[in-house]
Amino acid sequence: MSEIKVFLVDDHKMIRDAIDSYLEDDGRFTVVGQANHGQEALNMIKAGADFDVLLTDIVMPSMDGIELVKQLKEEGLSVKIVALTMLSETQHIKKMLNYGVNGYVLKSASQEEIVKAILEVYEGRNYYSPEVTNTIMDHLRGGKQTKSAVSLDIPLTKREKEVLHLIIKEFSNGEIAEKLFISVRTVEAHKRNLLEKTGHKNMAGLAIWALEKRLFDDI
Amino acid sequence: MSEIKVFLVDDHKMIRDAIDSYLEDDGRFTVVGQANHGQEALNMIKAGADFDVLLTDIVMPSMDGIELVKQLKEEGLSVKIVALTMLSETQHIKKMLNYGVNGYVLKSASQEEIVKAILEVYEGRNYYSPEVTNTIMDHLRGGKQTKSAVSLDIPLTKREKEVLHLIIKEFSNGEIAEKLFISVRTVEAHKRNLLEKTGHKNMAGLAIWALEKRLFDDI
DNA sequence: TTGGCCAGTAGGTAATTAACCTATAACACT
DNA sequence: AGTGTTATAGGTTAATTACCTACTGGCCAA
Repeated sequence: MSEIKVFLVDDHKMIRDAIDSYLEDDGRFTVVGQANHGQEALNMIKAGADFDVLLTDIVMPSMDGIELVKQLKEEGLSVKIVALTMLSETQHIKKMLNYGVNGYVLKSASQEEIVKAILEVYEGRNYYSPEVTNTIMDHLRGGKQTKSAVSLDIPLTKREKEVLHLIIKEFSNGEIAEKLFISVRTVEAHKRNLLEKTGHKNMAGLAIWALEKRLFDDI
Repeated sequence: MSEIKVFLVDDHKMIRDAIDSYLEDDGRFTVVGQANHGQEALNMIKAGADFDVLLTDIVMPSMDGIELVKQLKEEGLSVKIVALTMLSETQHIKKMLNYGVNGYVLKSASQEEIVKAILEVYEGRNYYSPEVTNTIMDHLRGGKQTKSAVSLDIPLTKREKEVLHLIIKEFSNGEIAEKLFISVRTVEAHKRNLLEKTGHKNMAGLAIWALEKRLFDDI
């Protein structure tokens, strides 16, 4: 059984060295290459660097990890990637997932966790730090209330919710009026109040807000 | 150190018995109550059943797990809940998370995994089966292409994407025209083409589609 | 190289929807 | 009895959408 070839990308030499020595000591891994930043990594990989798993930081000077992953995918290289980061925000996680990252580990993770992530990804599975999973699940829960005071939730009336639901289901004002047995003018009034209450400027924004708030079970 | 009091809800006696005996054998748990379905569980809990963690099936006759959890939360009871289910669809997971479930375990999980979930939830953390995490992450990845042929992706032109992006950022046609140095009529044309191409009937539907397709990094 | 196709641009006209403001009945709450 | 909120809806004007048409500049294949 041969060792798993790992390629490290991080702008902090100290971190690279720490991971390097830990992985080499483990015995199951060998670090076949290191790069300071995305550009260097991309060059080395294009020049034919051979490895099994790429372990990369996200925030780096001269091409960040996101750009690196994007470029690698654009080059058509099917590479197994573990993102290593301090960022646990949904935006970054989503972005990396979209670009095809297979593992997402926080820098606060233990060395054991990094090893686990590399092993899982090497085997063709995915690995996410528990914190990452929690971030995502909280997000799914409806935008995580923990963001201090700001989340004054807007209380929509039953009728407003009905109207909003029908808007999102792509019915026209006329159709909504017909369905609810009210005048088109009333539908307009409800829409106006919805935009007013939620502070949005058009139906697109309102729809996305409703989606993120998870106001309706079916969307 | 006292045992963790578990309450089981599942319409299959066999499953309840299996979990019951496994938990009791473990030594760290004691099953203090069992119910056939949601209604029975709700009655027993309202009548004062005392437990630490509620382990409930989702699909059941006479009040399913989702409704049970919803009702419990509406009663203002702060209960630690692990959902036990065969369903691994994003919709169900989202729904349960929204209602405040703390753990989500698939029925295909091992007994060890159920134990782990109960322990984690008892300690105030969350637990999700790896399959559940994967389902969610795949969803976040952009709707999981694996749904066979159907996903004919609509190729939007660069200009159309720009316009769509600005719509979602809630700019009016006039503002979009100004930003892109084109006429309002052209913006209208692009919008028309966007609706036509994607098969939507209004901007709300289009916005949600764009969101689900994850066309833009910032939303 | 000439035709065909598509992206991007934009106008005309009618219908729909949004943006203002106003108004009234029904109900709850004090 | 008075006050507030919800749901209802009209009038007027502005903006957006719905159809239809049309021209330019690439690009690609016959």
